Amino acid sequence: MARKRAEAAVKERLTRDRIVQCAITLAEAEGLEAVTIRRLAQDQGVTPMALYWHFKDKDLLLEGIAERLLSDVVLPPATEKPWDEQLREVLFALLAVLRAHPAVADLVRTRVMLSEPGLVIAERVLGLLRTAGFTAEQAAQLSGHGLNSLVSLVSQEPGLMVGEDRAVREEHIRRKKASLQALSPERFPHMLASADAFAECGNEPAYFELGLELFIQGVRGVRPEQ
Amino acid sequence: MARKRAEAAVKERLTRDRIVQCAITLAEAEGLEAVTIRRLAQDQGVTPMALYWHFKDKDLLLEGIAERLLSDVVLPPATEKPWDEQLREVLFALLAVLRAHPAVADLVRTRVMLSEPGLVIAERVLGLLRTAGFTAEQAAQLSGHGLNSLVSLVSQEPGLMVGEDRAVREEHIRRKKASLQALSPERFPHMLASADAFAECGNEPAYFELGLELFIQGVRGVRPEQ
DNA sequence: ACCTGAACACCGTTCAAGT
DNA sequence: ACCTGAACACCGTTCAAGT
Repeated sequence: MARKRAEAAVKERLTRDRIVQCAITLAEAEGLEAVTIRRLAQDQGVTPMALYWHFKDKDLLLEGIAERLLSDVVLPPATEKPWDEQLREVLFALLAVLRAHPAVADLVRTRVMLSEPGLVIAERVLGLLRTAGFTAEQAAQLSGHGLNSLVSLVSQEPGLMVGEDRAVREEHIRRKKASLQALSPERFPHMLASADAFAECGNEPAYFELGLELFIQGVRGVRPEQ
Repeated sequence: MARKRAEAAVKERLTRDRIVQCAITLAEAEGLEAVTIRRLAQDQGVTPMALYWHFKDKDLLLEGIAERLLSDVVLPPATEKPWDEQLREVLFALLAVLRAHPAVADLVRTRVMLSEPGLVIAERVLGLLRTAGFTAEQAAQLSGHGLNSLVSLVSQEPGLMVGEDRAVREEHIRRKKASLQALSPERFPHMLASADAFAECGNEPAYFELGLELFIQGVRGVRPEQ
C-alpha cells in the first residue's frame, strides 16, 4: 500500500494542471523549443496522444501556460494614488511573474485576452489609462504596448539564455563581447562603448527599472492635454 | 535561344539573394511558418539540400532575411536638429521598412548586430542617445527597447493576419469583436469600450504615430537631468 | 563549385481501438 | 472518461556521391 503510493507519486494521474506545470518546468530547464507534445508525454510516462485528451491541440496547451502565468499575478489593490503610480504598480506585479518565467514569458504577448485572469489585468490597465484621459482606442493600443514592453524586457534581457548552464552561457557572453569589441573604433565608437551592456545585463534591478519607467514616462508624454 | 532564356527565367541559378527574396515573398504570402527549407527548395525547383550549399543552416537563412530588411533602411542624413527629432526620423525610417514586411519583421528583433547595415543603424541610434546624455549602458538598453517597440508595433498590429485572404481575416476580426463584446458589462466595461480597437486597427497612421511617439516621449521622460 | 539521393531523428495530429 | 497503437504528412540536417 505504501509502495503503491510511492509509485503513484512517480506517475500520477494526468491532468491539465500537471501538464502545464510540466511544460513550464521543462521550458525553464531546456528552453521553449524543448516543449513538444512528444517530449511532455515522455516525461510523464505516457503516450503522446494522451495529451490530446486534455488539450485539443498544442496551441491550447500554450494558452494554458499563458493563463497559468497570468493567474499568478497578484494585482495591487486600487487606491487613491495618481493613475501613473497605480499603473506602475500593476505593471510591476505583472513583470514580477514574467521575470520568474522568462522562457515562457513570450507566450503571454498574444494571449492575455484569452483567459479570465488576463482580462482582469487588462481591464484594470484600461481603466487607469481612461482615468489618465485617453480614448478607448488609445487605451487599447497603449495597453498592448505596455504588455509588449514587459514581455520584451524579460525575454530579450541581455545575456539571458534560458536552458543553458552557466559555463556555456558565460562562454556565449564572452564571445559576443569579443565580436563587438572587434568592430572598427572609427566607424562604431558607440557600439564599442556599449559592447558589454549588449552582451550581458550588468545590473538587473536598474535594467527592469529603466524599462518599466520608459513605458510609464512614454504614456505620460503622449497623454492628451487635460 | 529565346526559348532557352524563357525557361531560365522560370528556373534561374540559385543564389543567396534569390533564396532570401523567395523566403520573404513566401512569408508575406503564407506566413513565416510556411518558410521551410523544403518548401523553399520546392518553389525553386531544387532539392532541399541545395540550399545548404548557400546557407549553413536555417538560422543563417533567417539572418539573411533580417540583413536584407536592414539594408533596405534609408537613414536620414545627420542634421543640427535636436536629438529627439533625429531619433524619431531614424526610427521612422526603420519602421517604414518593417511595415513593408510585417511577416518577417520579428526576425530583426534579435539580429540587428549580426549584420553591417544593422550595426550602422544601431551606431546611429546610440550616438543620438549619448548626445541626449545617457550612459553607454543606458543607451544600449534604450536602443534595444526602441527596436522592440518598432517590431512589436508592426508584428502585433491589431487585425493583422499575414498570409490570410481578406475574407477569412475579416471573419477572424468579426469573431474577435463578438467574443469581447460578449463580456460582462459590469466586470469589463473598459474592455467592451475598447473591443473594436483590440480586434482591428481603425487608423493605421495614428496607430504607428502613437507607438513611435510613445517611445520617443519615454526616452525624454527617463532622460537624466542635464 | 554546385547540386542530388538516401537516410536519420525528429515534429503535430488523426483515427480507430482498447479499458 | 481516459489512454494506446499505428499511421500520415510533415520538419531540419548529415553524409556520401554525382557533375
